[in-house]
Amino acid sequence: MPGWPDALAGDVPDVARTLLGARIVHDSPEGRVAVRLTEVEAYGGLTDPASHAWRGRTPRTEVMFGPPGRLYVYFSYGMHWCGNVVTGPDGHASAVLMRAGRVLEGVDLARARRGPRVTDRSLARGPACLMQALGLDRGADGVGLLDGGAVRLEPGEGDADRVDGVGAGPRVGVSREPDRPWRFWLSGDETVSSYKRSPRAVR
DNA sequence: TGAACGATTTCCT
DNA sequence: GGAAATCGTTCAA
Repeated sequence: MPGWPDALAGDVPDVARTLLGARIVHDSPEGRVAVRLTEVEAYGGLTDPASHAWRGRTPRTEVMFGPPGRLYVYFSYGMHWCGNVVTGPDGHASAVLMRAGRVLEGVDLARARRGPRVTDRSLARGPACLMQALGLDRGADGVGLLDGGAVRLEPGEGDADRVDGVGAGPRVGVSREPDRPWRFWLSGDETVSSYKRSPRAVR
């Protein structure tokens, strides 16, 4: 049984499941926000048509081709930032999208960033919401998550009893191979986002 | 150099 | 359930 953080080097779907329950933490001058991951998606590099890295190495996807344990941040729909944990061996270009989580620390700060009318369960519900709650954007692209820095990924602990099981299904919003079941979530958790199929899905 | 396209969110009906 | 907001990335010419 591989230990943390060696678990990041395995096959992407396995790594994605492993990351459920882990904590993503950001210490900023404003304070700390810590989020427990409840929903993730695997993206498999060169063999996955839905992955940004599928068409090969570009300036944007450079980080994905590097060593595991770094953060890959991309800009979405002209207004949102989403974050992935780079996984797999160096050069493999696989990553796990952090889709949703529960805010464990810094609820007030997260709400200040997200808006006063956002409910607790929705603070980090959705990939762009999660990044906004953490206060992360393009400036965090490429940062190491395992070096004890301001942005860190930590193994989950002490809450295994709260897990009912892991659900799996198709990824949200992808148009290529829309049925590949590489989305994983903690069953029954209210912070998991709702599924939406891409209107342009082709198969 | 130009244009289509999103790994989305929010607000309206 | 549906549409608008908004711009970097990518591919075609």
